[in-house]
Amino acid sequence: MLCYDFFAMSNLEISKIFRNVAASYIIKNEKKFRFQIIAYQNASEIIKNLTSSLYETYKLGKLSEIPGIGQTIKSHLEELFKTGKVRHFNWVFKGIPNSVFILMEIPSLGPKKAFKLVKKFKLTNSDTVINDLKKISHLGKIAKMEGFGKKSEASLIRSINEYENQAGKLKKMNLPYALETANKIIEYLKRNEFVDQIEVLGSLRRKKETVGDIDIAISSKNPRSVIEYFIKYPFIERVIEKGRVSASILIFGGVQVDLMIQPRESYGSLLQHLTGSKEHNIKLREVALKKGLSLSEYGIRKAMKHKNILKTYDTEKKFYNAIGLEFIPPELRENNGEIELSMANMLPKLVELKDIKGDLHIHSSYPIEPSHDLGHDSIESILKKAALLNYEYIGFSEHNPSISKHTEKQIYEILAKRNDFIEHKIESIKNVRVFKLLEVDILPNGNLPINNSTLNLLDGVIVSVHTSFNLSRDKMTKRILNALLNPKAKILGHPTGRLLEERLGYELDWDLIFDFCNRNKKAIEINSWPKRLDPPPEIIKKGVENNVKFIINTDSHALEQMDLMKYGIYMAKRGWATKNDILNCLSYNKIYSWLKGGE
DNA sequence: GCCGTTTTCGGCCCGACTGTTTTCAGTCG
Repeated sequence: MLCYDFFAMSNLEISKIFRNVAASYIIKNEKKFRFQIIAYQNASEIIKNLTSSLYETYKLGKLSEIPGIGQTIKSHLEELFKTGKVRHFNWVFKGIPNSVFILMEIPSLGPKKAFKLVKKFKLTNSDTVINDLKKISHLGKIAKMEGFGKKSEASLIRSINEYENQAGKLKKMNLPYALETANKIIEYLKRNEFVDQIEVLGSLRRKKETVGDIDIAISSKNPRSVIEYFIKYPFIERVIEKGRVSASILIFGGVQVDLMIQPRESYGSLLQHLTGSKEHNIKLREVALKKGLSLSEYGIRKAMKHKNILKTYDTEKKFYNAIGLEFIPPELRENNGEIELSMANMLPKLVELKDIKGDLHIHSSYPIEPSHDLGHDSIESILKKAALLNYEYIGFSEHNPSISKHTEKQIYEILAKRNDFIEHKIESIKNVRVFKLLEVDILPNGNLPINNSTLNLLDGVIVSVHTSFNLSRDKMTKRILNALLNPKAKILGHPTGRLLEERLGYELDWDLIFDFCNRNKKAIEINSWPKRLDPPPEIIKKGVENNVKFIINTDSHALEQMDLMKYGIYMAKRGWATKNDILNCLSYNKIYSWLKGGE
């Protein structure tokens, strides 16, 4: 069917269309369309970062609930979904070959340069445009163009090569990898005598699930020496740029590292500036402007008059206070309402790692003959580790025994035997209490593979989807609600099934899920596994607003993975959760009575 | 083209760096 193509249009594709609309306006008349450009760029970013499908949102009639999408863009989207095209965009794109947008993928090529090159050399074949440009650049023809030169030609050749080498592996880093990479660079920089204070900023400090590049801030009296030292980093591939107060390098593995330096007295404004997010900073500067203040990484000036008087701030707290705001935790800085709340001193007190009293999703090596993978370490060693982490309790939740290889009676016996084993081992580690749980598959029809008399051996179960991921939103929601209907099903494990940079999660009707969880005292897991970090913080935030309870688990399959709890905490913070929203901040007794069907 | 607890009209963040320029354009964050 013809209409299938645009129904299937992904958020990413639509985001690109909007980016191209903005680029076309830049090419046509940047001044005249200045604000349309901002609006479309903004919409493009927002759509790229949405956690649910734009098309689903359209079908539900909720497009106008998305910030950044107003009347005009909404009607363009409706036209796109109904007819597969937008007449207005056809006008915007007129005279601009598609190959321009392909060239823009190359770093250092923006809309204007890309358009100039396409026009000059008639590079209108989208499939070959990059190769065509590469050939031309080697002929020395670009250096002769107005506005270009020998240096820009050479840098273009390098950019094309880098782009071609990177193509296909343009994936972002997961948090642990990014943190480790950043720490190595920090260790190196700290050995320079002129480095005073130093910190990792950007999305890494905000604890985004994936990180594109590494931002580092330094306070120093001698930025020149620090930058010279920075570009001698042993694992450097090349210097991207190098200036008075900042520099960027590319290190092995294709990771970009940005460095900014300020004197100690301006360090607070530098931290604020480089932590972002971009959206947070823009909003913050708009708010400040209305109070007659102009913000930058240097400090605060009075807007308009007295442009030359700069007040500096050595800490972020002082900087925020100077605008009349309370300090905003980095995890909240996404322009999701944190600025408005901080003006009213109403920011939530976010959950901390030290608030966690136990971990309810651990796979031990106990021979449970599971449907999926077994854990690596023994129940006993896990209990010892839990004691080291000062946990009050722990939940063993191996995958359910496989139903294809066992009879119902055998499954019952395996679990009865595990109960005996656990109860015996508890004797040795008295200070850590144990919950006897299980991670049970949710079958495609929403049933559980384990019968109720066997489930009754357990304190409770985590139910998770491990197969048939591509059901419709409706069917998947029903499937999960059906599983949660079982009185023993207490926790919904890794609720969207997403794998970062690999697989999008399935769509769910969260309003229904939240409502059901509230009425039936079910909890939603925040899975700390760095590849999952599931659900996305945006969903956690919605849940928190709806008073839904969450449990932060590690889903550990080995001892050292029990330390991954901090990543779940990061996500909870990004989702605005306080310790009251997180069930495993409760004592053993409270969790016990919740599992037994109490409060 | 979006948006609103001083606004439904009149605003819209701020600066670094490179390369081509001799005062600025383009790109990036």
